[in-house]
Amino acid sequence: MTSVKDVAQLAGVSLMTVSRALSNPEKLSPETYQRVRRAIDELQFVPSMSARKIRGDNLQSRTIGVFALDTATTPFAVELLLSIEQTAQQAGWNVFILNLLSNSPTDQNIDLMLSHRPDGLIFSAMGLRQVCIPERLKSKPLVLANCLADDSHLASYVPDDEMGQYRAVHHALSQGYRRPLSINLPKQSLAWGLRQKGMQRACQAFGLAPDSLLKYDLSDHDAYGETAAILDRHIIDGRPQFDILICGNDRIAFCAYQLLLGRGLKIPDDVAVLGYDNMIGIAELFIPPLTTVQLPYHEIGRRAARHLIEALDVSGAQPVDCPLVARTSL
Amino acid sequence: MTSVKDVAQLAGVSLMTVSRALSNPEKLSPETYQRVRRAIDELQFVPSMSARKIRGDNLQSRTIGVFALDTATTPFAVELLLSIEQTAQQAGWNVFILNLLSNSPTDQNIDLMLSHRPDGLIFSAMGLRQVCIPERLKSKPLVLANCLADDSHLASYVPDDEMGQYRAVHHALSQGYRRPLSINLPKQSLAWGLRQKGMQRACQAFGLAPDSLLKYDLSDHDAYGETAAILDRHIIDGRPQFDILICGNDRIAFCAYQLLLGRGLKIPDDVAVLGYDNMIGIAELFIPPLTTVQLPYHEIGRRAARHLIEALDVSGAQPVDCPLVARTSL
DNA sequence: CTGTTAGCGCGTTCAC
DNA sequence: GTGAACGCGCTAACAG
Repeated sequence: MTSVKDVAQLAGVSLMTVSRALSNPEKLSPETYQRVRRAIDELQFVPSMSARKIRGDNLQSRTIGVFALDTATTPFAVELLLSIEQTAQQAGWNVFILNLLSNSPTDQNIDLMLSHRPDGLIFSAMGLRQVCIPERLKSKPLVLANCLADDSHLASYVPDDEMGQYRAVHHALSQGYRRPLSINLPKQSLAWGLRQKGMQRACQAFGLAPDSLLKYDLSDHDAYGETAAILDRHIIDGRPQFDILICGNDRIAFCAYQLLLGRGLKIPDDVAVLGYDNMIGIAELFIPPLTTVQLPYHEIGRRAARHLIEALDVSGAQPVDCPLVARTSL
Repeated sequence: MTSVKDVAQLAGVSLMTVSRALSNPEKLSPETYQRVRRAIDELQFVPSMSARKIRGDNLQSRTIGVFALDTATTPFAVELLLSIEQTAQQAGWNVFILNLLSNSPTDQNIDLMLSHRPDGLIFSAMGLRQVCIPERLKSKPLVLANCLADDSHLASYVPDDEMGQYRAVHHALSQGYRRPLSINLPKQSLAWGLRQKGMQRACQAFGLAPDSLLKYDLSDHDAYGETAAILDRHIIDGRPQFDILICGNDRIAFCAYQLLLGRGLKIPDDVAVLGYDNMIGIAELFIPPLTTVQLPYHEIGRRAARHLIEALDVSGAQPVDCPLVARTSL
């Protein structure tokens, strides 16, 4: 590759003049600058990141290191990574993403990450998981995106599931629905309690007795097959005992749609359906399109990145609003 | 960060001894090596990528640069990126991924990429798109993954859609289905012709007249709404004129399932459904689970990466097999 | 077996 | 307004 040296030679100036042309053009005489500029353009010179980083010249070459968990299994979350990348780029920061296959980074993963000398670290996971941060990493600025850790005072940007669920159920009840059936995420998932609380708070606001609610949880992360049995238990003689189905995520809603439609029920006339996640490129394809709650991946990524860039001094879980996406399934 | 210098000091040796301890331990006396090792462990020293790259010390620090298009809109394709990353890691290469929002990289994108001094470039896109490669990039080894370019002699690893569709339809017809209705991708998509050809070849093998086939195309990339009208045109008095629905992708199948079920039809008894893509985390949730053709993202990523790592001398489109994923929708 | 020197590409510091 | 020298972290080549 071409380096400052080549440019300097072509322009007939010293290395420093080229360097200045890149960072402090105003310190050069206009004509010298032009000459250097032309040489730069002709050689298509781009300064080397590595050389800049090596000097600790941190103004031009800071980088955010991202440990990404679950990207393979929950691909919708690329949005989080994209958002981090965009935010970083705007601030002139670089991003190095390392996808993790296991739950917690291996020593090899950590070495690779540290070899890039990141100025800050983001730990991201899907499904709001509890992750384990190795000691070696705690010396660097570190934020969590869409996950939590044992060390609860670490800054963590997470979806405000309580509020998201509250708002959505409140919206549903205000439409007149009164007999909800809820199929929540597995109990061990971090979101479970928040969703539960949000739903109950909304129900109370409408005077629904908490113990009158039909509530179920999936037994495991991918036990979507259980949806059928739950629904059938509450569809008697083809008539559902519930007027709205509150799903722990859009996947459950997808299963439910097929089951309900297959049993001759109309959505939302016979049964309304509420999702959670707003799976990109999927939620719109439901017929009718799914009303759901959006997981704010973009905003989470943006805030996690800004946290590092601006060296914010916040700690603990930072709830990020989950907007309701009102379509026509209720 | 700690550097060789710190390690050398702590171990009471010279810089070179540390360096050797890292790359050629056998050249050191066992005791010296142990002493250095202990210092390395104690300081948790990891050599800096940047410093290695800067030297052109290419054996320890080669990197693949990836321009990723469409990652945001077709998130399932993360698999391709993961596969590149894994393959690279196994060979000791690094990966720098740059997500593109526009169709072709901006000058700024290119500068950023080149500033990382990649030793090879991968261009990846979703939906088998035709991409445009800027001149500035053609000086480096370059492969296309899941896309094609004007310059048709560029090595491009792409799904073998013709064979994939042929095998799937052949499988369907061998099950006894005889009246297919096909809803293909939009005509302008590169895969359209291949899928068409594969389907017709399979039909011919079973003696089905090509013009007896019920064939439709979506008018645009996201015109999934058209599925309903197409199906209704061929469901007369609640009875479908087709016994198998061949969908251009799983999303079309997703819509079709809801429409068919909503009209009281059983899958696969009344109508069988065949998808294409095998959307991760979704195709399994169809009820019944969707038989579909797998887009070989993993293999494409692996081969594209190996192409650069091994400096393969192939050119032109390299079809990668699309295996049939037989579930129970037919 | 171990240390010294030199240089990769860049920018800061200090001369001119 | 411009340039020479130095150092960032690392290793190949050469000395000892």
